[in-house]
Amino acid sequence: MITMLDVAARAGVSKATVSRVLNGTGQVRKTTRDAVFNAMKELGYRPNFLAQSLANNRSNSIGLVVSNFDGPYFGRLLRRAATLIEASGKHLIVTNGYDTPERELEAVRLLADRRCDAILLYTRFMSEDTLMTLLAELPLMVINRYLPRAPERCVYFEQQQAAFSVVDYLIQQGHQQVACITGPINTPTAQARLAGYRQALQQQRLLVTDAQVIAGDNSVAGGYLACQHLLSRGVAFTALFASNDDMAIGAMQALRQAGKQLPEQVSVFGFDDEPCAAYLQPPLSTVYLPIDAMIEAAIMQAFRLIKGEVLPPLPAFIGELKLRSSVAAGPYRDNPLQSL
Amino acid sequence: MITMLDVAARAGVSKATVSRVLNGTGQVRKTTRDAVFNAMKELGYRPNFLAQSLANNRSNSIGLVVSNFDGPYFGRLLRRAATLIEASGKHLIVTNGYDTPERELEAVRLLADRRCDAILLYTRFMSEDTLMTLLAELPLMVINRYLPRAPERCVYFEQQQAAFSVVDYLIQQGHQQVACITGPINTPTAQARLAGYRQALQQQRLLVTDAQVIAGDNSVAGGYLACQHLLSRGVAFTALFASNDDMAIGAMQALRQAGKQLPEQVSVFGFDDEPCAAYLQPPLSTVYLPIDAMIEAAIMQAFRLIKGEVLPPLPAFIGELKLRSSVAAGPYRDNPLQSL
DNA sequence: TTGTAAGCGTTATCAA
DNA sequence: TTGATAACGCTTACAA
Repeated sequence: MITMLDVAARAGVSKATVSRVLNGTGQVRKTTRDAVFNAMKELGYRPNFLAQSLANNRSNSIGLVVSNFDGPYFGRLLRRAATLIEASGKHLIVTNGYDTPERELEAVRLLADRRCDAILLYTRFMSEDTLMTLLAELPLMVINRYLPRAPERCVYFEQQQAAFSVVDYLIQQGHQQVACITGPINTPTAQARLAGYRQALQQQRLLVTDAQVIAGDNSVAGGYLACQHLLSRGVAFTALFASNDDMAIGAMQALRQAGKQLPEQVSVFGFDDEPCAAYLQPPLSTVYLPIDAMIEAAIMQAFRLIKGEVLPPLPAFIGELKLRSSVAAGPYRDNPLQSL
Repeated sequence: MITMLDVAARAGVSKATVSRVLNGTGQVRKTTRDAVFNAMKELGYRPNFLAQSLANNRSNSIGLVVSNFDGPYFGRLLRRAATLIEASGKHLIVTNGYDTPERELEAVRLLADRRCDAILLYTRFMSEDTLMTLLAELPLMVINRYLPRAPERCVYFEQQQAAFSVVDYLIQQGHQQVACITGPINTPTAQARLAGYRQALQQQRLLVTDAQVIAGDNSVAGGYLACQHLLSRGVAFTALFASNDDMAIGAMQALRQAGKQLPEQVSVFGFDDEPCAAYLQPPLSTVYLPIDAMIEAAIMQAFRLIKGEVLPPLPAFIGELKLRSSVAAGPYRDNPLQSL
């Protein structure tokens, strides 16, 4: 391995000078700088990243923890994060938090151990207390969670609000019997979406029975099975709100197989606006989440954190309803309850 | 920061002993070992990962380069890789190769600089020569490419063979006019799938006109547009082979909008077996690729590479046709050309 | 403008 | 069984 010492010898200077040239620090005469660059090139020198990081106690990289590389939109999130971070001259390294609070914590430690300049943590399961502790000791931004005690350190979507809007819209369209397939109920996202569903119905004094709600696992197959269960329970519904598009896709197939006309007999609403949603038959109404904007805000805030700047408050990120033909007018179309 | 020296002082030993305890190397009297462990716990000591890696010249982690976090199956690939690697006691770190050969190379260097024990490289654009050079100097496994000069260092799917099987199957079902929407034609995957399509038609002496083939971009929207173009060209086809499921989904919508009955008037075949494929209307015939098996083989081979073991030849990974009702019998159903 | 030398926090060799 | 001490390859005062 070619070290700085080799370069120094070749260029006839000391290590210190090579270091200065490498980092552009201090004053170096042009001729010696050229000599050093030449020596580097001739020897094919590559700085030892670990030694640099050890000496600096920084690694010029941003760490990102994701939840088991699944979830509806982590692809978009990773792509966007990578581009933004690379453009800033830093490197992105990604690691897995799997699906338990312990392993999420391990993942954060892994990145902290590598002296990431900042860490972006998409967390599902970590407790608020643990998060607050981490925030106090690490340059960390939390994604997908709202921490009332540290609002400037987290970005998240107004999931409940969006789900509320969905169901309220269905009610306006004349639906009063709205079923719901939730995501895994131990995740904050699924809970918030379910809460929005409940809120909308309760606000109109419509009954929410347990039979109308069933838990899915966010997968297409899970949505299919959940919908079959729902149907076999014999609960009547003219509209179905699925907590994500994948489950909506599975549910639509189950409905078709049960002989339901879509959307005439059952309207369906999804969540996440997956790329295929608009191309399904019928095109699926859903909620678009501004992932790019959210992750961008998180990264910008992380950079401020690194620089020690004061942290401005973050905007709220709200979903946008994409209305497509999977929703038809319901039986109360001529006399719908009005939005409050 | 608590260092080894602090622990040593607290336990009344030297840092050499602390290091021995930490790594389980050498002989340490049980009482002193306990004392050291206690000191570590009391001080909340965490070893400095960078210092360890620098001293060891290894980092106990496996690096993975992916292509811009997209492509049909990188989610499954990442999830599986993470699980396997974590189970082996190592850590996975992921980085982005974006979509150019230069940046793929940079990504590899990034991981090599961090002294990853091994690197898994999913590459689309790097030249074979560059790959061979890298293989010679790094503990690297190549994913998604076949290198005749280093077959034991790469895992890949028999994409052409699978595409051939698809189109041959369509012919057996009585189709003779088969159109094709390809992926981005500069990627090896799209090329191989297109080659399989051509091969099947040519083997039956069926005409492959340029008009039957159109390039897509692997997206749903791209498949939709490509199919519209295909239709506007006025080429007749009774079956459509899309190079991936996403494009097939878009194409199906374009076909429906053009008034085609699916599958009666046009049969559609996709590729990748996305989770939703079986739940579309009509359920989409497609090709399942054993991603888990492939990445597992790559990782096992990487571990052998690390240990310096001899590398056994790797099995071929072949796709499996998932026949669903998006394919109907074609006009030559009573007298199809037979499979060769 | 450049060089010397002391860190950074480990590991590992060699004596004791 | 332990402890000094020299690496590992870099950065950065401090001197020159």
